[in-house]
Amino acid sequence: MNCFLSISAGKTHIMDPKNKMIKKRKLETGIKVIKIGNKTISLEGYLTKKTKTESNEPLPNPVGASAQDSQTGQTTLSVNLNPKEQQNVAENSKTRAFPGDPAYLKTRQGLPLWTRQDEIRGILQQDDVLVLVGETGSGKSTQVPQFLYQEQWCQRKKVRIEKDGWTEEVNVGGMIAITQPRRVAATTLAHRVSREAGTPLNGERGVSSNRKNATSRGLVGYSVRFDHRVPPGTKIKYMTEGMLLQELLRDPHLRQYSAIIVDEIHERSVDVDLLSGFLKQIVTRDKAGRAGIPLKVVIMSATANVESIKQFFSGATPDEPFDSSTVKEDPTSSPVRLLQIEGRQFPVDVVHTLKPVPDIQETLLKTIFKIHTEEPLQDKHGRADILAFLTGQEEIEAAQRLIEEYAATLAANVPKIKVFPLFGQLSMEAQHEAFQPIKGGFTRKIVLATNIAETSVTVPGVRYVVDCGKAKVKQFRPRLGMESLLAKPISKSSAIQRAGRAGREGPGKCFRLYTEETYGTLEKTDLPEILRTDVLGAVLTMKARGIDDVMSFPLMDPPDVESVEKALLHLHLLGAIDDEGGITETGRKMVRFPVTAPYARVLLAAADPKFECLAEAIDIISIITAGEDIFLQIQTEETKEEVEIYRKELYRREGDLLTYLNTMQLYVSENADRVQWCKTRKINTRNMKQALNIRKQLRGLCVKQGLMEQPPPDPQPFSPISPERAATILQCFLKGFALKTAMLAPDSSYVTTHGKHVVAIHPASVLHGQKKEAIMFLEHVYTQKNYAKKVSAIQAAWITDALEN
DNA sequence: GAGCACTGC
Repeated sequence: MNCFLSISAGKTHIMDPKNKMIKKRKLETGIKVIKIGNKTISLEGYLTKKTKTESNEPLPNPVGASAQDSQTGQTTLSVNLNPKEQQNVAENSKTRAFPGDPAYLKTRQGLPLWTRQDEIRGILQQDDVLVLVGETGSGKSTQVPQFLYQEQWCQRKKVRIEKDGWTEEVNVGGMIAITQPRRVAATTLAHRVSREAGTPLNGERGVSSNRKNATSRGLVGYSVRFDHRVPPGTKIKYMTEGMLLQELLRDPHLRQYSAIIVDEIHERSVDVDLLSGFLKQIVTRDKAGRAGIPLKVVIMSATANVESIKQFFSGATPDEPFDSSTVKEDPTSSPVRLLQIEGRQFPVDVVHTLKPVPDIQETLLKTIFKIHTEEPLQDKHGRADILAFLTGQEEIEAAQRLIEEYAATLAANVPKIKVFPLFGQLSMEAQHEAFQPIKGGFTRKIVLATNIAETSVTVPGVRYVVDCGKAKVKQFRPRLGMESLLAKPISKSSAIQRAGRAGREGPGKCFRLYTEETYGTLEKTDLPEILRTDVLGAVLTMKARGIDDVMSFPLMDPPDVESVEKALLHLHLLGAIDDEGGITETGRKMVRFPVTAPYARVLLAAADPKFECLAEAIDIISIITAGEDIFLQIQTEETKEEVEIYRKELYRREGDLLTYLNTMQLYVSENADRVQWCKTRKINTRNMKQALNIRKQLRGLCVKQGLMEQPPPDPQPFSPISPERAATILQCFLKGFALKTAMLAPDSSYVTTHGKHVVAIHPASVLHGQKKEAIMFLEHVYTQKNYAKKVSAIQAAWITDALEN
């Protein structure tokens, strides 16, 4: 089939020979129908609010009465036990008391939270939801679960639940989950608490926790991707937010748990927002599935700005979707209690500039040297190093050069300076250097960091913070189907957080490179991620967990209707939802993969006999989802030439995807020294290892779902992919990315088939500077320009093929 | 010729 690009009157359309336009017709107001190619999709089923009341209103939950389960549609019978029975089950599963390690007791008793434990217990004995504000250092993440696990309501109870005419005996409760936004936080907190409690944390590594070689009982466990340690008898389980969201897929009522503690909610990840919605549903109306046994929810935030969160959990339900101004109190729900705990921060003096700063770099330099020459190198609290928050790598490297140049001119009696850059793309070793105490005694450490130092890592020894007032933020533009990455002013909350980094070890100072007036104009909080990213994944997550009417799912900050519509259309195009908006079998298979929807679609297509390239698709997707680009940038021209000799062997003329595949296949065929292999090619070892983990996980999932045979173990001899096979693989990827394509225009620019934007191939792509008939790109980001990333050369005809099924 | 930060049975 031939395609051609017609450009007329400033408009470009791809046409197929039958002259059918491959273009989404604009949604006409009033008519809830959308056309893609020759397909007409009714939006009626999922864009309009359901008239059925059960999905919107709280369920009455009388004892022993059957009720329609709003999430699963199953009819359940809640069985409430009489007091005697209740006592029996409690006796059966009585928790063994862990005395706690006395070595840690004194430290624990010194925490601001220690004296409030009875209050916390008292509140949760009465009510189900507690919002706890505790600043950094209050000890909330480690102490709250230890205060609660021996509570009566935290015992596991054996109950009978009637489902589809069957009486099922199930256990409800017994564990407390504490969610964390990051894996490291979950694992380190679990280790810390297990030490405090004096119980081992040596449950099994791996997915299953009930294999034969079960180890000794323990109180504390954790569960993050690729790493699960849940000893038998675990009562306190630290886990990532995504992990609990996964568990919700299997168990919509979270029956394993007596309580969920949501930590660091102020970071407002998409996962925590979704989780909050599900928790609200369970708390306010979904107790039938738990046989009436309540789920306690503790929401923990480091910032005081929790009024909206409190209101959200108080059972207030929006009258109309997306209109939070018309909330009304739900009289059936229990009240939400609020508790504020003071932190253990030292005071931080905040200094603003008197006038707006025209040149950030110059003012940064001046400020740093003013601190360096006027403030002591150390005091009784310890070192007094400087942490500066900048927007990105480029800015950091420029500042480093300036500071080092100027430092060389300093007099001999002034302390020396050592600058450490700190950003995500740095190698592990380079990041680690920024955390080490300085070696020379007469030297001050200056760390130049991105936002990474605001939440993800803590730099020790910092007493001075310099804050440029900006951060790079990724924002998705649903109308353009692309995202942008630009430096934007930070929020007040973020500015306070940055300043706080100066007061961890002693009284500190924060120098803001903006005026107090500018500070006043900053937004109170950052825009939550769900309002900044493509909600495709969020919508699929909801659909897979039984939410038919995604518009009225409770969210603290609902995305606008247009974003949700776009996501629904996109899901429909991927085959994840049907014309009525219901999740399809394909959609259900897709959510089982720990990758975004388009990649999941590619995996399913790859398993199709038509393509049969699942092993290859997994290799590519593993590398892409492992993190940033595996190819590290090369600093000097000299090393670049050297490295390029080795990299040449990896590059494929078909583009980045085949280059990734080639790299993975050569990497796993390498038998001698994989670390050295990466080093000579300047490949990010950490990401390659992560890619191998993901590859193993995806292969395992695919084998389990019968999509592929058990692949042979590594290392396998390398044999390059044939051009024909390469074409098949790329056509398979088009099943997930048909809309992310562009055609070469007569003026040598690339014009997207969807949206008609001019895109440039990103310099990091192996196809940069090349002209191909058509390209597919997996990412589309506006920074300096409209960039297409992860680019492959394709034939235009493949695009229509992919759209036609 | 360019790269905020996280995450997933």
